[in-house]
Amino acid sequence: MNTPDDDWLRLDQQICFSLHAASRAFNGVYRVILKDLGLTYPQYLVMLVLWEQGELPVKKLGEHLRLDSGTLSPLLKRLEAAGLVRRERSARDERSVEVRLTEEGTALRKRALQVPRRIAGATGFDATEVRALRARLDELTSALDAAALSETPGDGRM
Amino acid sequence: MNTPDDDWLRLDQQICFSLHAASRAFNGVYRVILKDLGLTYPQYLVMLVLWEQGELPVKKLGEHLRLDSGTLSPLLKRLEAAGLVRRERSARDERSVEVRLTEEGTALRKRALQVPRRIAGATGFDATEVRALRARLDELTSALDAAALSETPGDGRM
DNA sequence: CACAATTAAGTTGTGCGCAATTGAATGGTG
DNA sequence: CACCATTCAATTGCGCACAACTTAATTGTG
Repeated sequence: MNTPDDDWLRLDQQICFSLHAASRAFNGVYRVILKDLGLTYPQYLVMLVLWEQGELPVKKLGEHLRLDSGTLSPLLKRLEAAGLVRRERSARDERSVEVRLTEEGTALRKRALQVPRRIAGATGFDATEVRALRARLDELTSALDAAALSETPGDGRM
Repeated sequence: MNTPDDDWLRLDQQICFSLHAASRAFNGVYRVILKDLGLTYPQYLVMLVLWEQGELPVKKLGEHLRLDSGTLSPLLKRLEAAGLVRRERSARDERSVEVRLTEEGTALRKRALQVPRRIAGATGFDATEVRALRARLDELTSALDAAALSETPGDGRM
């Protein structure tokens, strides 16, 4: 006998809590820091993509962020209401909606430049450690995504 | 010049995404696996605490999970509706509500014993790696929590 | 004992995340 | 060309997270 079920349950409990807590702690720090910019954490993620990529359709945005329209549509509406973003249906393909920054949205980037340093400061990790953690997390995500498919109950991907 | 603002922003973008994605990927796998038990991920966390601790007041539960009554009250109501839990006001202190497992809630633990192994399988990590990751995450959470206090805008904890 | 401060749950409102559905536009096929 | 499948965005419904507020019980202090 090694690692009986009960121990696994206890370990799972620990990793569950740790992950959940870390995720929320991170979210909390971002929330505090982003309040200055009037952004939520997911809105910040969207803005990061837009600052990087410029204009792009909701679909592409969703692929970058792994979010679907159910999450993005209302979020983008709020960013539009805040005057940071405009949405307009593509002329070439009327199904698609192009998202692009307004002047104001573009300008916000300057103020956002201070965010990463404050976050890094909050973690107490340096750039190398951040990179290492990121690698570890990406590894985890790939494994989990791959597993999610095979775990899907009645669905071996038909 | 070392690591200018723009690079930090790009790095932050990466760690942001990684963390957010990992958290959601984990959540997704748990969702699939827990569907068999009729539990959501946060509900599973609550049940883990109850299986471990037995009966305890909402307050204590919140401390274990770092959740407040705004989250727990409706969640516990749903667990009660599902017949897994009972809530009754403490006789000694009428402000407090004791949460305890029903027969059914206790019995569910047996079926939950398979969950951790399936999760572990999905991550592809072994017990040692899980422990290491957990340690890393806890480290991060402490740092973030500590930082959150000093980062709180107008509030140096008065 | 009376009364203010504190504490515990619950409630309300906002935003995210995801599943499922809807509606409109596009693309492929006979 | 007509029809069906696919694709994209939006919407609906549910649950979680958190802030702010409410209500009720308890504690502490004069």
